[in-house]
Amino acid sequence: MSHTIKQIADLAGVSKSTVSRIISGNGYASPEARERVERVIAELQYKPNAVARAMVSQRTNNIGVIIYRQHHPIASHPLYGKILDAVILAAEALGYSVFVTTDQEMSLRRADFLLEKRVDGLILISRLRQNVIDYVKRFGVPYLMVNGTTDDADVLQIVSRDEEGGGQAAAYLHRLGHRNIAVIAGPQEHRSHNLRLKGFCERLARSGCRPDESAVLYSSQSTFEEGRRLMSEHGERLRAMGCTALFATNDMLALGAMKWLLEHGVSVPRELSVMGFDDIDLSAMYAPSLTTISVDKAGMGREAVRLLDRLIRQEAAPAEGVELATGLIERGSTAPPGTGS
Amino acid sequence: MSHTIKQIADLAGVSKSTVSRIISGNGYASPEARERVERVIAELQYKPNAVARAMVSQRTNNIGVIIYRQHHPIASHPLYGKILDAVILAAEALGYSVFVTTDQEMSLRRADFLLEKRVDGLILISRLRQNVIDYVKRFGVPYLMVNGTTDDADVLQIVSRDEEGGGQAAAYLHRLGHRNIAVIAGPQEHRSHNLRLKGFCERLARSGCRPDESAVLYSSQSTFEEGRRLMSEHGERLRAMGCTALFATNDMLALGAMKWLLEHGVSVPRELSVMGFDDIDLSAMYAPSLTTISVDKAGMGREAVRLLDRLIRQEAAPAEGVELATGLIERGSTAPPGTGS
DNA sequence: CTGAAAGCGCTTACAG
DNA sequence: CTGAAAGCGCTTACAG
Repeated sequence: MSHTIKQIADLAGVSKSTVSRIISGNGYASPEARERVERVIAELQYKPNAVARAMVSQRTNNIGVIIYRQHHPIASHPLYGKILDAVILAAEALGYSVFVTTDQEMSLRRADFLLEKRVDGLILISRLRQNVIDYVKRFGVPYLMVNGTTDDADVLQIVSRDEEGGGQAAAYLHRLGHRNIAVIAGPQEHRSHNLRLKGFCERLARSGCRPDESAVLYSSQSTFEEGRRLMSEHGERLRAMGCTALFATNDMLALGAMKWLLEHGVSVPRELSVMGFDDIDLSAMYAPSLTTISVDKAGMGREAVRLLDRLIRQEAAPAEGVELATGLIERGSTAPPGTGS
Repeated sequence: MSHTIKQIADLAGVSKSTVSRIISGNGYASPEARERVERVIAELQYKPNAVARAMVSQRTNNIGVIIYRQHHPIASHPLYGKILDAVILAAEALGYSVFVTTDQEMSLRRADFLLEKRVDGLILISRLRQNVIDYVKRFGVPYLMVNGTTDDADVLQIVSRDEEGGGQAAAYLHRLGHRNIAVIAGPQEHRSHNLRLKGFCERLARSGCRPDESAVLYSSQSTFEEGRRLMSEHGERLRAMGCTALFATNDMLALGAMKWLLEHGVSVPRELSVMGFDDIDLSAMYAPSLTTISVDKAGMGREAVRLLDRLIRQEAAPAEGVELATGLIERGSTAPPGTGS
């Protein structure tokens, strides 16, 4: 049902070598031979077998994406899903196909899986344990990490300027006039949550407005449900403390918190301004829409592919990773304290 | 850097054939040979080259997923992303890796891409034009369609019982006491939107409550923005007509509509109940949360893989596709007419 | 400009 | 129980 180069050669009356040269475009071929071969190829809808090609060229033109997720979702994650979208598009533009997999246990199984397939390179999304990194490293397959957390200086990383973004959030809320700001801080072992909090607090301190430690809610999770739970537990207290604004280190936490507030008759932003970080789709859709700091998800995916491709082609390897800019997205969930919206 | 079976054989003092037999597990080998070979493999962390294996076995153990999307998002789509998640998990459990790609132009390019890679099978998500289907068909690669639209009887399809689901929505709203219901009907050329509307209207008619044609808003899109736009255009008129409930053929349209309502001081559900279809994550998170008809996204992904695997293995091919049940998810956006919530 | 040969890393009969 | 040989579908020097 699938044809081989041998069949094309026979039908066109030339050798396999000639067909191969014509297909690959390198090497000479007479116009007549070329024409005959091309006609046969078109007639039979011949497609060269990529597996055979990979076998000899030692290049598969495939890349693998491993997303770490302890729980669902994987591809449909509001942030990683967007990065993945961009990776797919950028990869295909360069002629790569992309395998996507998840590593729920942060184990080596998934890496193995793709390494056997001989991918040309690997994109690791989110945090992965050092042993996984070491494992991949030993294989000699080019790889890099997107939005991850690692101290390993060897690892090429694509990240956001999270600290700067945290600062932008603080500056914005301060500019609006907020002086008593509550914070929901997601898992501090994550690079991004950690830096966002740091940038936020430092910027606030520079404004002479040191954040009250009792108004900072730390959490080991970063989900919508967690944001909601934290508010149900601390919401009343924070309001009693006179907080006029709430900043969360990601949109999901902010949205969960906002839902609780709305359901309990707290008007956002009139009584309390709420702000997140990431600019996931949901944030623009919510009512009120969520003010946030945007992360360049598409840029991360594109940069990851661009760098990985260079590593694969062994071009002047960019020893440096990439830091992408963040930006303030002003929406309906924030306003000056004590005003209508 | 990667070892070959030859190297293992030399180091273990046996032939390639013996190593191969030991790895694959079929064929005999003496305990001593087995032990020596296994030690060398462990030491060198040898992984058989899947490309070479695919070459001889004519099986890649890869499947391809093609998602049609005219615009972004692809993997991060609230519905297709979930299906994709389930596909990836189910596929890996059966030993397949999955390529994911998108076909923005509904053209043949993407199919080509994967067909060259010699995937063992193909999962087509969403609608794809007949010419793409015909093309794939000619290749002899097993394939099936998830949540798609086609009249082609050859195509194995995995879908929801959308008509039944539409009926469930109608029955529910009628049971609450609503008699004057507005509808937002997404693109009718899509099987699902079409059947959802049909099921809804027929069930309502059976209750002796025929829907008013002027209260049915047809749209060629199914996005959040479109739902919002439709409300901004027709919201006042519908309320003037005395509508007490609104049903949309998917959650995105419903949510967009609801946002406009909330922003314009219409209380949901007190003044107007709103209901969608799909049960995307966002629906549970919204404030108020959206009552909807759930679609078994995970089930679709799992069934797709299960059936495709059977096609690939040429087992008793299930000539029939699969229809998955829908279910009512009652949330905060609906209530009896004229009541508080 | 073109073809024969070797080889990519495996597996699978086939002899021994 | 084990090894030599052929072959999966290509590409790449190397002769001619």
